[in-house]
This record gives sequence, structure tokens and C-alpha cells, in this order.
Amino acid sequence: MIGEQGIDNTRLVDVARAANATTGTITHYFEDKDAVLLAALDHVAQNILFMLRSPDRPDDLVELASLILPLDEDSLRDWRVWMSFFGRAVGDPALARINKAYYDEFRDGLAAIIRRQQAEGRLSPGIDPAMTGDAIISIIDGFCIRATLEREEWPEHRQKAQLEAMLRPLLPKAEKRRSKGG
Amino acid sequence: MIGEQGIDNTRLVDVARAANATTGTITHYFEDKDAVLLAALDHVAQNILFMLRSPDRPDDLVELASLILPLDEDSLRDWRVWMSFFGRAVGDPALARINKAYYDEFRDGLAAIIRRQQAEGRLSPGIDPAMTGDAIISIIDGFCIRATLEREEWPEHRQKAQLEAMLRPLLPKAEKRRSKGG
DNA sequence: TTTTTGGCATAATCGTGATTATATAAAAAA
DNA sequence: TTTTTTATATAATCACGATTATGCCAAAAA
Repeated sequence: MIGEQGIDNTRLVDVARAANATTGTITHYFEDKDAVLLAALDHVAQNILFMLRSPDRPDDLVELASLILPLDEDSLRDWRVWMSFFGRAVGDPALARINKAYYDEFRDGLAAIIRRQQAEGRLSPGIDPAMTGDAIISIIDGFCIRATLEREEWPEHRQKAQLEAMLRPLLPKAEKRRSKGG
Repeated sequence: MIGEQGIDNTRLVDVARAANATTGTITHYFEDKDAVLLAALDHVAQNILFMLRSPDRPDDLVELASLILPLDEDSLRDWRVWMSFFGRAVGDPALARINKAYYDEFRDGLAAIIRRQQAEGRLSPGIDPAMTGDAIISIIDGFCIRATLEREEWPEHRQKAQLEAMLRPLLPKAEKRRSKGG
């Protein structure tokens, strides 16, 4: 429901109804409304982390990133949850800390991937893994927020093209190097 | 106040007190609370647009962009206003449309600058002005949201370095070209 | 000078919706 | 089988804060 209508338009009753339950059930399982939002956020975050760590994720980082784009209703909902959370975190340091914790995980996950690809000679050793990880996150974030608020303007092919244009230049391939001397 | 505490933690009374006035004054001038938020947002947006159009803005786009970074309390507040607005716009198509209108202006402003610099032979003619404008916006946005929520982690030099790393690769200089033939 | 209007304050209203309390049934434990 | 705990529902409370109503004062207009 939060991903559907935003946290402000979502009542606990709405959550309850969507679960074929009543507010009694919700309050039984959740301390308060914030806890519900946190749970939703965690669900979204775990999705992303799972993807980052999945063994059969795409090798190409741009392709990997494109899996997070708000291309269908599901991922659109996910993004709306994040954005609702941003709105709250802005005025609540505790939530901001939680946000940071997730982002640290994202960054570390990406940095690990980058390091591996550098070791395998696929990505240029010239780029800094952590910084590039942060860059990828910022780019995805900024763009997806935009695409989420302007759904109609950003059909799949345009989203992917924009992502490609923004991300590819940050990910130079390793120089091809003849086996010895040169 | 919205930029200080977020829209959720801001009461009309808070706004009134901050203005040395009472809610009566506020409601006299504003239709409702949303109108207050809209006014705050417009203030922030006009700041940015003014900067984009100012004749003595920096030539270098990265430098220009860095003027928007949340480096001091003032611009931090500005970013918190945007983020509060995001949180609302997520569940309110009318607000989302307003957001889009501002973003279109930002993009067009940037595209105009890019086109001029291409004409002057300073930026590569190979990049698409509109697409690059959108890219710049997304990058600034995504990164500033992060920096806003993680204030402590992002001192000035780190913010600038990160922005440079993300933006510079998108803005290749025009090839140097000998005056004739070659 | 008397009206009228605009700016502002104080105070009342009023809906909303989170939270809390209570009741009941089902399941688990004793 | 009794007792306790857990899951769920219904209903009451309760605070909060946006909105609305009212009144006053000053300034502008008549």
C-alpha cells in the first residue's frame, strides 16, 4: 500500500484491508506505523541486496543496474517506498541512519563486484571501486526517482538508454594487453 | 521550517512562529498547508533556475553543478524541501506534475548551455544536449539526496570529488582541431 | 468623517487516524 | 482436560493539528 499510495495516504486500516485483516492484527505484529514502513523498506532493500549477491547476476554492471529500474508496477512500487522513506528520513535522524546502513551495503556490494572484475581484467584498474560504487548508486537513485515521478515519460527503452548513457562512461574496460612485452 | 524538520514535522504554527506571526496570518496568505510547501519548493527551484540563467555562472558545468551541492546549512535546507516534496509527490499525481515542470525547466536550461558550449567548440558535438542535461540532473539529484541524509559523511571536498568523478566523464571536451585541413 | 477593506490574532471546531483497551477464539502447553 | 498463550477482531480513546469562525485594528477609500 505504501508503494501504491505513498506513506502519507496509507492508513493502518488500508494495510490491514490489503492483507485481509484488521488493524488489530497489524498492531499485534508492528510496534507502530513507522515499523510498518521500515518493514516495507527492508523488503525492498533485501530484494536489491539479493540481486547484487546472486551468483547468476549479469556480468555487465549497466545491465545489472537496469534490473532495478522502475520498468514495471512492482519495481515502481519499490521506488515509491524508498521515496516515501526519504520524505520521512529528512526530518528523522534515526531513519536517516537506517538509510545510510542500507546504502553502505549497496556500495560495498558493488565495490566487491568491481574489484572482482578488475582482478579478472575486465574493468579498468584505474577506477576506484568504492567511489564508483557510490557513483552507480547515485546515478540509479537520481534517475529512478525522476522516472518514478514521470512514469509516462520514461518507457522502457528510454530508461535503458538513459542509464546506459550515464553509467557506461564510468566503467571503462581494461586496456587490452598483449600477453607479454609490447 | 520545512527544510529544517521536514514537512511531516512542520506544523502551520511552526511556520507562523518562525515568521513571528500566528496561524491566522499564514492561513490568510496560503490556501492550505500544501500551498506552503509549494511556495517553499518554488523558492528553492527559482534559486536553481536563477543560477542556471545567471550571466556570470561558471563556464564549467561541473563547477556550476557544484554550486547546488548541500555544502552549507542553506542548501541543505533546500534539499530537504525537495525531498519532503518527493515524499508527497509519490502519492499525489498533481504534485508529481509540478515536479516534472520544474525538472523540464532544469533540463532545458542545461541543454541550452550545452548547445552553446558545443557551438563554441568547447564541448564535444558528440553528446546529446537534452540527454546530457537529464543526466546531469539525475546525478546531482541522486548524489545530493545521499549527501543530505548522510551529512557527516560528506564534507565539502568529498562531495566535490564525487561529483567530479560522476560528471566529468559525461562531458568530453571538443577535439582540438587545427585551423584547416589535417 | 464614515465606511470598507485588508492584515492579523485568538479561539472554536472538527475530522482523522494512530494507538489502546477489551473481548473472543483458537492453538499450544501443562 | 484445564490453563495459558497467541492471533485476531471490534470498539473506545485521544491527541493532534488543519481548518474555520470571529473580532479587532489600522489603513485606505468614499
